[in-house]
Amino acid sequence: MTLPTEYAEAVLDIVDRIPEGRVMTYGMIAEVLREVFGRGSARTVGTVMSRYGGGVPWHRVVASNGRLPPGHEAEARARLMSEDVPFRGQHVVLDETRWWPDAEDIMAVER
DNA sequence: GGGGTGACCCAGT
DNA sequence: TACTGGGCCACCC
Repeated sequence: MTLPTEYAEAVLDIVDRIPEGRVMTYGMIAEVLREVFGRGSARTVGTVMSRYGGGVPWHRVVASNGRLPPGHEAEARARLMSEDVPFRGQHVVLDETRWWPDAEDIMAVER
């Protein structure tokens, strides 16, 4: 599948590397992108996910407070719970599931 | 090339 | 806990 921009492709590349049972926030992804591209913001990552997130494990990307993507709460929650991601009410317990790509992953994204 | 649109974030109230 | 306002910036007309 061909993506419209290199930037969007990098976003999806990172999301695709999130392991089962772990999550990243939009803000964390934006930080990685700033390392790789020197640009990016949480807001933009959300926009990209909204448009092109269909082909990656989008449910492993949540807001900084653990909230799930608007309009997809039910499905995201079901998928995450099947991966044993802990919940506190309707939001993910980030302290126990936060994932950060290692150097190899980041270099692979840069490629 | 200018302006509107968000699956965000954070600090303040 | 819930709601604002300001900042943010790639994408799409």
